[in-house]
Amino acid sequence: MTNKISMANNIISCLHCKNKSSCFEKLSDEELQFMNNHRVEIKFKKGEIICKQGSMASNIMYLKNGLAKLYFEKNKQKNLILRIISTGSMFALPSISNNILYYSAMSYEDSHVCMIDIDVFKNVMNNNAKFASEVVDIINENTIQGYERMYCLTQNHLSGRMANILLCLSENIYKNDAFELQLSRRDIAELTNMSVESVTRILRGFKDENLIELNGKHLKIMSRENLSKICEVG
Amino acid sequence: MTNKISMANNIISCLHCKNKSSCFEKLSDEELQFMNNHRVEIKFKKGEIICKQGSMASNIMYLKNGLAKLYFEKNKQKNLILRIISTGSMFALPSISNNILYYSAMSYEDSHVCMIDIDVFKNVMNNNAKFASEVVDIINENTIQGYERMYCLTQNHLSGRMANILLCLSENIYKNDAFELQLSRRDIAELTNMSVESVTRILRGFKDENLIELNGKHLKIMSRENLSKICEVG
DNA sequence: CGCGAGCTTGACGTTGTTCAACTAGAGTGG
DNA sequence: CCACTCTAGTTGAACAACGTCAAGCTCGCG
Repeated sequence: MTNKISMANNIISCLHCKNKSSCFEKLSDEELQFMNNHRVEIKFKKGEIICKQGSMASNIMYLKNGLAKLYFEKNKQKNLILRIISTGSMFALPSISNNILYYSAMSYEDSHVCMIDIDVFKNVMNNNAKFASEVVDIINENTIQGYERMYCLTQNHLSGRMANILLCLSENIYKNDAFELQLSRRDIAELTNMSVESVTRILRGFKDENLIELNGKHLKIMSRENLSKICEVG
Repeated sequence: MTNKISMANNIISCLHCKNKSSCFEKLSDEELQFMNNHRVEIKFKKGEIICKQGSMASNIMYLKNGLAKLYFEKNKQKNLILRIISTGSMFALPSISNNILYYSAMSYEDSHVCMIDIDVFKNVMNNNAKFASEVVDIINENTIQGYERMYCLTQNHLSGRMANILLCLSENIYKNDAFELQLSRRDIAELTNMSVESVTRILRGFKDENLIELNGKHLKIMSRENLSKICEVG
């Protein structure tokens, strides 16, 4: 079975994994082992599709490391990025309540994903209230993040949205003022819901005003305060 | 205590209430009684604020009947409506994981709201896995609704957003092709994230094309198909 | 050396907001 | 019962914000 092939990579059991999601702290050793027995770990290369909207929801996912986008596809129009996830994020959680996967995921860089059998996950959740409560917390956090994103995309102008994304990348993803921006202009356009040309123009504007330094892929936030201000004003 | 004053209205205990949220079906009689003992039921008149963003989160809310909006306030800019809720909706669920209320709520029409002590709610959730799992389901449904809304607001043009809202009102809220539109032009503008003037123009356009009938507050969907098409195309 | 993808730039068109003027009904007070 | 005001709604014209299009640039790679 695929299970066997993939299990070859699973040197570390969930029991001893240091990187597991906080909710798993609430599980007994038996429950953890049970999860571990119904879990595979898969490596995705940059740009590969991790899961596809509309397919049967058979796993709960965990990004053990890497960077990826969760996005919503509809018609032939452009996609909407719902969330970017980095190391340590659970995703596909709506699948718990829905047989069909609600969004697609694609890796921005090489990533390792743990996939846990959804029935096993549900089973544990239905028998361990503390675990289920932790799951509620995780979903709630995602909900709030989603609302923030909705606010930003609908109420802010181009520069506000760009400032928001740059700060978000710096604070939540790369955790540094300076970072190598892996994302293409197209990726940023998708994230900020603007055209590629506008991305260029806005970034150039930020550069001209010394809000950022930008050389090739290397980006450095020069004035966090001013960017925040732009973000607030719109 | 306020409790006593409000309890005067609570003729029906949760135990015998026919309108309670589905998640409460998973509770034992004792748990239901426990909830009931820490619950108040409050009537809000049209336009009254039910809860205010930023205040301490002391209750989980349930809209026993009525219509209300959940909205996000920020700066002095216009608000963003996160969700409209009608009879039978739980809200303020992110409060489970957050001490501060994340959004405000205001009634569109006279409404009855059950407020359950948040510590009691959490307590039950931490001890009844089936209940907690139901809560997960409810939150997940809200998440998906939120993503749909985000997609609509960010990817669709004015007419697409208006068509979407009209269909949503007809299908999910009033459950009828024809209905008395309680919402003002300003309310609709907020819902569709457009200016009041644009609301007028788009509605007039729909009327001219015989997609809807509109006399004062009375609105009737004439061509569900064409509205859906507008909604799809954008 | 030449090709192509990703990026940049400027000109132009579209979409939607803003502003100001106007209309229609719904109280309100004399 | 009649002005008076106030708010909600409508309409048109000017304007701003962005996207689209077309052209040119750059850099890595065969």
